[in-house]
This record gives sequence, C-alpha cells and structure tokens, in this order.
Amino acid sequence: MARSEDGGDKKPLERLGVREIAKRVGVAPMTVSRVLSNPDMVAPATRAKVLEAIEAAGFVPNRLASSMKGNGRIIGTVVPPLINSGIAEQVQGMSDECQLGGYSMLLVQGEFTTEAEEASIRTLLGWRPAGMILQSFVQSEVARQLLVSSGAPVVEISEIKGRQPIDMVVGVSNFETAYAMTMHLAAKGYKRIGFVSTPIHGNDRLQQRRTGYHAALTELGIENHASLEVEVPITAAGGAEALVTLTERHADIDAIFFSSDTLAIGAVQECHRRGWAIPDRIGIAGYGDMDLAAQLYPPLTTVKVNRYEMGRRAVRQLLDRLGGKQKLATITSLGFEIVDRESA
Amino acid sequence: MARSEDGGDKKPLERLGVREIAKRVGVAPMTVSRVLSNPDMVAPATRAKVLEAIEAAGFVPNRLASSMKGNGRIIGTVVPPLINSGIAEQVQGMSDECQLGGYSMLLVQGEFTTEAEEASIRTLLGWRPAGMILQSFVQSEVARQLLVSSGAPVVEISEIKGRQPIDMVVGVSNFETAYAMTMHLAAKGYKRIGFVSTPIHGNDRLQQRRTGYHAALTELGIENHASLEVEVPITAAGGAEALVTLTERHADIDAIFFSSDTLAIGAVQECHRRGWAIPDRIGIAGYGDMDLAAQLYPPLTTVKVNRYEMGRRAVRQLLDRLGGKQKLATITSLGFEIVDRESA
DNA sequence: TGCAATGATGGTACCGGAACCATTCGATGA
DNA sequence: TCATCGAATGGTTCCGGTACCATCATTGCA
Repeated sequence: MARSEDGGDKKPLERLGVREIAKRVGVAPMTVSRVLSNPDMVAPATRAKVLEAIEAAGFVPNRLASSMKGNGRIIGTVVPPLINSGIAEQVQGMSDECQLGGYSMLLVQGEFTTEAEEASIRTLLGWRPAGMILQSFVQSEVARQLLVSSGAPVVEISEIKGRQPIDMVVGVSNFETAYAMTMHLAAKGYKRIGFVSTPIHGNDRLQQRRTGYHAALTELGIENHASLEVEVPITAAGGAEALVTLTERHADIDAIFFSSDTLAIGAVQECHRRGWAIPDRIGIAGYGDMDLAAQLYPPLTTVKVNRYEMGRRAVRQLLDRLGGKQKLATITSLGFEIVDRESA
Repeated sequence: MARSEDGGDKKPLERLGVREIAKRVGVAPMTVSRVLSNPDMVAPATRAKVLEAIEAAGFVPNRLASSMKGNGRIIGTVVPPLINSGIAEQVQGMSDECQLGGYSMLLVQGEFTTEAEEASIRTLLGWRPAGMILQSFVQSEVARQLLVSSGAPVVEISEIKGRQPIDMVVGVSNFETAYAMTMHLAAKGYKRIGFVSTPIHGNDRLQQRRTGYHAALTELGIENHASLEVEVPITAAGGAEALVTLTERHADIDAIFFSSDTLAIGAVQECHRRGWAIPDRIGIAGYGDMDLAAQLYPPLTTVKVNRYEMGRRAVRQLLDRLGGKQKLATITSLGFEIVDRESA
C-alpha cells in the first residue's frame, strides 16, 4: 500500500516519531507536532503534506510523551468487581463519555480493604491521570492524602450524603431511594417488610439504604427487628437463600425489599419453585431496574437508578473541570424512580 | 502524619521526582530509580533511607516516564459494550490477571464498524501498550497492519477457527459448542429446533455458532430453514420477542436454542406469561451459563463457557510472551460444557 | 516609504525514569 | 604490598512530543 520511494521508508519497526516524519516532509518537528494538536496553526499546504506522510508511514503519535508534558489524557478509575449488577453499565457510561472527550480510560480493579484501595490508587496515580473516578468514598487516609496532593480532580461515585468528599461527588441518595421504596411497599398494604442486602460493612451505599429502610419503618410506627434483615452474597442464589431464611424466621413476612435486582430475581425464582404466588403470597422488590426486571415474570417492582448516566456524569464533571468550566467542588444528585410493577 | 523537618518538605505540589528524592536523601537519582525497580542492587542501608524519603514525601513514581524507556506496563484492550452478557466476566478476568502481573489495563470501547475499530486500535497504540487483547478478529486491513508493525503481542479472543489470526488466539470453538447443543437437543427428542441470536453480521462467534447449528441439523437429516432463525437485540425483551416470532411462524416448533442466556431467560419469562410449560410446551436452551441460569425456574439448559477464565488466559498468554517464555503464535482453545438442566 | 502587527515555522530545552558506562572502594588472593 | 574483582553508586543521555521563544516573511496602516 505505502510504497517506499526514498531509502528509509520501507516500513521500519515502530521507530517513528515526529522527528522522523518531519525529516521526510522537510519541516521542523514542531510543525508536525502542531499538525497533531493545533492543526489550525499550520498552513493548509504544509498540513496536507505532513498528514500525508503520517498516513503513509502509519505513524501513531506517542501519547506517553505528550502526557509527560502535562497534557495527560488518561482518566483513571477504580471499580469493584464488574460482575456486580450495575457496575458494568456504569463503566460503560464512563467509557463512552471518556471517548467522546478524547480521553482513555484506565481501569483498576479495587477491593474494599483499606490497603488494596491504597494500592489501586497508587497504581492509578503512577499514570498521572488527568482525573480520577472512584467508587464509594475513599477509606484510607493515606490514599486520600495522595489524591488531594496529586492535584487532579476526583469524582467519587457514591452516596450523596455522609462523609466529607475529596472533591466532587456524583450519586443518588441511597437513603431516599430505600426510604421511598419502603414507604411505597407500606402504602400497598404490606405490613411486615424484610430487608436483604449484600454485606453492608464498609459500603456507604448499602448503609444508607438500610438506614432509609429503618427510617421508613420508624415513621410508620413499626419497630425495627434485626431478624427481618439478612446479608447474602450478590448472586441469584443468595436472593433465594435470603427468601428462605426470612420466611422461616417470620411466617408472617409479606414483602421483602432486596438491595439489588439480582437478589430479587433469585428470590422470584425460588417462589416459582415453591409454587408461591407473587405478589399474593409475598411481595418482592428490587433495586437497580436491570434489563431483566421488566421482562421478569412477574415484572419486578424496583428502584430505577440510571447507572449508565451516573458514569457519564462523573466523567463529564471531570472534563468540565479540566476544561475550566467550573472550579468548585460539586455534588450531583441524580434522580431515581420507584418503578411499580407487579411483583409487589 | 509526615512531619516536615527540613525546609523543603512541607508537601509541595506533585513536583516530585527521583531527582528530588535523591537530593533529599543525598544520593544520585539512579540510586532512587534502582530502589524502585531493582531494590536488590542497592545496599540495604541506602535502600531504607530512600524508601523512607519516598514514603515521607508521598512520592509515586511516574510510569509514563518509565514506559517511554520501553518498559511499557499497559495492556490495552478493545471490548464490545460491557452490558453484553459475558463480557463483564471476561474483562474481570483480564483485569485480575493484569494486576497480578503488575500491568494496568486500558479499556477502549469498540464498536464493530471497520472505522470505529480502526480508531480504537489507533488510540490504543498511542499508549504504546506492552500487549493488546482484542475481541473477535480484526476486520480492518489497515488496523491489522498497524497492529503487526507495532511489534506488540496481540491476543484475539474469538472463534478458534477461521480467519488467519494476527498473533495469538484464545477462545472456544463456537462451532463445536453450537453443534453439541443442537445434537443434545435432538437427542432429547426435540424435532423442530429454532435458533435465535443477536445480529450475526461481522461477528465470527455467532457465525460459527449458526454454522454449528446448521451442521448438526444436516447431520440429523433435517433440512435447514431460514424461517427457523431470528436475530434480535441482546436483551431479555429480545428473547421474548424471538419466542413469539418463531412460535407464530412454526406452530410445531418444540425447542429454541438461544445464542445467549439473556435471550433465553427473556423467553422463559414470556412462557410464564403465556402459561406455557417448560420444557413440555417448548424447550429452551441458552448460551453462557450466567449466574442466573442455574437459579432460573425452570433451571436453564445452556452451554457453559468460562468467560472469566478466557480473559485470564488471554492476559496470561500476553505476559508469558513478554516474559520470553514462548515465542510462537499459539491458539488456546478452552473447553466447554453442555449443562443439562430442566428447561430443555 | 517605513515600521509595527500578524502569521508561519524553526531551534532547543524539558518532562522523569532508566539504560549504559564510568567510578569508587573495600575485600580477597598471590 | 599490590593487582584484581565485584558490589555500590554516580554522571550522562535518551525516549518523543511540545512549551517557549526566536526568526523570518508578509501584510496593514500611518
């Protein structure tokens, strides 16, 4: 395709750089650089020649080098296991928005232990990202310090209220959502409502959801019983197991609010297995409104939170800040919706 | 926490580098660099002092700089939308393995159009990754050329057979899996078996699955009818829709093989809605064995492919190559399993 | 006609680790 | 006692794009 006219063209290794291209065209390296980042500063004729040479040589500019001059184009992010419901959508949203803004996304898997979190953040900072997006609040004080002194903007996707954010926050009020769903269930006539979640410890979101559930019950004049709450792994099997546990503990339980659709769907399957009618025998509510929720039989009543949008927004915040559009720390609360379907 | 003893310590910006650390400790920059990458070459006493200074200053070495010297620590990957079933697990596997090997993962969203693919690969190459992992075969000839001349090892996670791979391949034989499942359904007594997939065009995997389905039917002495095949979007609703379409077209259809569990699950829900007994009225088979498949009511017969492992293996191949353990192009075929449950 | 303003382009240093080679020094052996 | 060797450490340069400033050529306007 690219024919070799002058001696050194014959597809050498990847030993190409602006200097090499410049030499071939007969201009200065700076001019080539300008064609790449500020095309308007270069005369059309020159620009065309440079672009042609770039094309012919299959030259791909080294972003590492330009990043070193301070124009980082990496958005770093630490996420919990992608398999968890909702995270994938969120990452998708982040990725899409990154690409739109011309940034690349560096993805680091983060556990929730303090030291793992710190390690993840160290790794990220090593790449001198233009900005960072973190799931839930940063626990480690050291990591917090590192982030602040890095000077890069940070978005925490998390619970809206609570701890002091490092910089910006995007999220929903998990308290509100859970409160609203619990009240919704009560309004539908359910008297004894259980609450099932994945392990709560160290997870702001879940803590807030449980608190919201508690607050609603209290407001309804219902006493909170720890025996109405269960923690299970985030799998369909976990949901089924929780249903079994709770109905064994309380024969009169008439509704269960699951902190994740995955769990709720598992519970619905368990009901089918037992021949229990939903919502007559027991009402089931989920959280997340994943794709399957609406298609489920019976359709799942759930809290709809737009995780994709959450991811997009987080990146947008970052890019706006980088673009100098806003200086201040911001907290963006996305709305939510109680999707009332037939399962409760 | 870190107290400032000598004048210049008081947490300046992020203007730290090996040179600065070296100055503070009273050694040469090279020594600091060695502490970071070849600690054994530095005397324990010196090393300790350097580490202490690093710790105190909150210094995080700049990986961009070291990457420029040829020790890239980025594994780049282009993936289809994460929301698609299975991809999330796979990315998880890749990510875990990357971290184990001390690499960071750059994630680029890739569409399946030729130009989008090319753009994604260009972006990736800009970061001079140590290796790359691509989903399905690369279509664009230009992109292919770029990849080859980049000199970095490439793993395509795709269909095992077929096109000439760029370098290494990890995957399963989609032909085999679909062939096996179709034969399995026939062995269970199903006579008229439909095939539902997401859009096949440009997707090697799906093409091979369909071919496997065709081959099995042919071997069974059954003629292939295009009317037994439907393409729908990869959602539960799509699966339900496909079930409707096929049963309307062929009243005598007695089993449907879905190319994704998500579709199959949607179809199962549709059956519940219609009060159709599974597998008596119709048999349903999926592909992927996602978490929910086993918990579904009735449990879903499906093809189990370990996507997580696939991701892990892909990265492992890359790292082995980088470590010089193997030189040749390899094709790794992972096994699969027909999980016979009650839905068919 | 002359000189400042504008636009296009070139030269060079720099970002921050690390490869490469040089140097220092104490220990060992003949 | 001195040559030899290896371990520890230092000095310099380079990777490749680009910020910064300098240099021209051209144009506008007093």
